Amino acid sequence: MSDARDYKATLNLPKTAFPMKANLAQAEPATLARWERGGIFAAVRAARQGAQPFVFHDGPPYANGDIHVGHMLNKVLKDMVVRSALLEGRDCHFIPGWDCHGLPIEHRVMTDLIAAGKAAKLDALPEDTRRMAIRRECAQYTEKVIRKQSQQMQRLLTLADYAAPYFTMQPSYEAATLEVFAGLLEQGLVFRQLKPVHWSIANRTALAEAELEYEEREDPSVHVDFEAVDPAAVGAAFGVECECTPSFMIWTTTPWTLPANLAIAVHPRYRYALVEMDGALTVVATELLPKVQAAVGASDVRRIGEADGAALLGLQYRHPFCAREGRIVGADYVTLEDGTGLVHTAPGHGEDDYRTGLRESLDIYCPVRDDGTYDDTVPEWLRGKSVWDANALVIDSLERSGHLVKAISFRHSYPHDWRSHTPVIFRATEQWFIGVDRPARRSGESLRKMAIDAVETRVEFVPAWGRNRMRGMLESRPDWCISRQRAWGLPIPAFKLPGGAAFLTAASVRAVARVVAEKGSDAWFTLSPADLLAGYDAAKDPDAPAGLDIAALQKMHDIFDVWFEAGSSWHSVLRTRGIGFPSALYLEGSDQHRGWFQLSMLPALGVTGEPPFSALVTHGFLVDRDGRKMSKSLGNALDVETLLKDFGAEVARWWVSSAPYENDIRIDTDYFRLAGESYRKVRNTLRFLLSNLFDAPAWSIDEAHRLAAAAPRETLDRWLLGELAALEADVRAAFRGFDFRRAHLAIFHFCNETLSAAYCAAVKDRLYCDAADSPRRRSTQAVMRMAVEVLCRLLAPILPHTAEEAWRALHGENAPLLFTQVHVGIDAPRDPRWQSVMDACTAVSKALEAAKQRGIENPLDAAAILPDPQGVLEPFAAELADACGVSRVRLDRSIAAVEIEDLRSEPRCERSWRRDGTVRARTDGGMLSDRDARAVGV
RNA sequence: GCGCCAGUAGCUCAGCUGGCUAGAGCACACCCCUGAUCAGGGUGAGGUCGAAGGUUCGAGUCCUUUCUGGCGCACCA
Repeated sequence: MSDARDYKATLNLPKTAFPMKANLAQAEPATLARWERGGIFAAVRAARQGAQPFVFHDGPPYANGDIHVGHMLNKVLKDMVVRSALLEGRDCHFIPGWDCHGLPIEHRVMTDLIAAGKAAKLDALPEDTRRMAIRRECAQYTEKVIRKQSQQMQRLLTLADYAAPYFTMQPSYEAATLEVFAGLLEQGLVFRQLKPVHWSIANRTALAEAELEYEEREDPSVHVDFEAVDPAAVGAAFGVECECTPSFMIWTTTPWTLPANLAIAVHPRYRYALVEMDGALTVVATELLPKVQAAVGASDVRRIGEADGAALLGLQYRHPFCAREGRIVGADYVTLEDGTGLVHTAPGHGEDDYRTGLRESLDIYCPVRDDGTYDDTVPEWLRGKSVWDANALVIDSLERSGHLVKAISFRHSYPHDWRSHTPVIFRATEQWFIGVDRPARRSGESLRKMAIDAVETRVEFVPAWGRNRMRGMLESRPDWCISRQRAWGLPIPAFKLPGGAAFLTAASVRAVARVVAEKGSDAWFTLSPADLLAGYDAAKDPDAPAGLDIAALQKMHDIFDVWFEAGSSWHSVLRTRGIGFPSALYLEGSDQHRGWFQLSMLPALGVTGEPPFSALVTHGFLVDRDGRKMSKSLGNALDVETLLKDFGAEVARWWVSSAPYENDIRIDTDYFRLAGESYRKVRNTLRFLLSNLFDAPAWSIDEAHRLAAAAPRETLDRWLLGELAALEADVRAAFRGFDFRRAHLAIFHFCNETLSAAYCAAVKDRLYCDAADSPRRRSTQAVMRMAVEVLCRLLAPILPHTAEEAWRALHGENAPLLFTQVHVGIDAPRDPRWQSVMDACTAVSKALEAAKQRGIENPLDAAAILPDPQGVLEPFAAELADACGVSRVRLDRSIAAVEIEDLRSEPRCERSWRRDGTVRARTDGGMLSDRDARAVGV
């Protein structure tokens, strides 16, 4: 009967099974298992049967190694797209894919084979058998990696058709890729041409960049004078008279490529000087003159004239030892770092030279055979000689003919074959290309033009600068070399005719595609040309060569660039599986502007005339906290598995959603700790809502909505409903615009400020102290119920596990899957008058802070007197004390600032701890306010 | 070297077409609550807006240069 009377038992205190601690590392796998048991993807799709499809296509990651944080970022962003589309009621059949072929896997497998001592045995096998053996190893390895990566991606709680993914090595996929190729052939966009590649003389094969090792090597470095054909023309270019024949001086470290010299490149914007150097008239870049003078040891140098590189274009020179003339061409890759500013150009022996050669219509001339010796087109004294022996011979010849200015020995790093450790050369070989400037038969437009048009008018870019970037890349991109000389890939189904020419037509490719669809691309290695072309009828093929004899054909051995396979996925997956075309968007790292985006667009435009996507969303790269790129060697790479173990996928996803993905993103375990904190805040807010619904009636969502909306406009409940509606609209719009960060911030702000700091704090008193079934308390519960319903859905794309956990806490273990639901769609206007109430609350907080000086430390020991000159607050009078957290509030039209009244001398309700002025002794002996007395029935 | 992007409080970021003392959140400090409690609330202190020029009545916001970092491309003849 004393003041120690315990009213706690009479309060409606919150109860919930939704735990405060998420324990994500353990709870997530359980959720995954439950999803798997319930066949979540099939269930969700069934719920969306007949709904408007949302076509979204996964770019295939390369099937090598474990997933890294970059995969995590990409896959989680995609998952937020998939899940938010589902919540909008769209049917999204998202198929995860993997890029399976290619050198890194072959390289990896070969390394293992060599380590296992099997390489020599392999080399002894016949060609097709050897390739098949390698391919079998590669396929096994790739399958293993895919299984592992698939698990890792699912562990990120991503939702996709993991039961039926696509692999670029699936027979159906391979066949569809060949169909795309056939389509391009039909459009006249495929051709075969010489192109320089890294060539291993020891292994007589082309090598890719990854197969090169750079080693130190000593090479001769020579300065050579090339005599001008027309001294007068040179003189004119420099505005002087030439008394003797001027030369153009070049510098090279590969004298053996000089027999293939067809041009000299200058930079049109650089200045070039005509100089008299130790008696000889020669041209070098003005800026390099001192360097050249030092390099060749010239003692007497006199400048005769000067001109722009542009003025030299078209001038001709005599090759020093081959019977032909070359000309000066322009090239912007010419630098003033070393050399003479005039670059020896051999289109058959260098990438740049090659491109210049194409532009200038030069021969892609390569007099070097696959064994590294010269053919018969070179001067007699070089024929049959190895290029390495040729260096000395060439220098000797130049010396004797007086063209050599200076020869020295030069140490530099030079590419070597990673297997034989012998130096490689650049050598032009025949390759297959997709031409970007050839007219497509359909429209007469080139791929380049179609692509630039598409980028400019038909594709949305997020962020917008991607458009410029991609346009720039398209404007300058060369023809696409699609052939590779490897084993692990999709064969280019070309045959060699007896005369040596290639046989490859749309119809022949389709015939092979039918075989591949059934037997996979291994068929190319195991079947004869006749079997491969069993379904081919030359009589019906307008492109068939005359007198084709299938029995005389030989298979060729190039495989496709893996980008061609990945770049065909819009057909191999979207069209072949009936998902829809084009995709609403592709979402990848910004490096894919040159990669998958561009290399998907070119085949799609070629075959269909349409770009394969309507929008491109790109994200930046993850860098460490100092902005440096992640790399194993720097030791700053974060490990996905460790992150998941320490923080859980949900915290990782919460962090991803907060990242400004359009730029590079700094990542660090500290940021995950931070994300964990804010995740906890959201979780606890949800928990508070759920825990106060423990005794709420089992309203349907519509009933709860009606009840909440029925409260007077001046109640906190209506305020919250308006905020909730605004949040829902804002977050949904953010998801639609792929602005996950905005969604994240809006949700967090709502949980942290609107709910936790404002609403929950304000309504605690009525929830706990009002009679359990009082209309005021039920109204609040109805609003809270709506808040949980809405928040579960808004959070679901970001935090699928937590959202569903809350959803199940609300609806029970047998609740339908959250992802079969759609957004609630609350329609409640925001009442601008609330702003004044919120401002008043802030003012009260500040005034209370000051009142602590007077000893008023607990807000419930205070009354607030609020200035209300316009009477704006008047209608809200009944809610102000709760909103401000004080015992009571009085309005005064005549004061200018908030005043705090000390209530410590007034009696305090033993149940609600408030001093609201109605507190007095009751029949049970306790000191209670009117409301509390009624609630306990005394 | 070329193209694109970014550089705002200790950290992560807002600041639209230039205009009131540059805003959040987290972290930090101090305080309240102890009936959301391995929770909750309040108040506060933090910034030469990468640097240097320039345009303008006025620039974080426009222009130029420069530094740092990222992506892509090229180069190593």
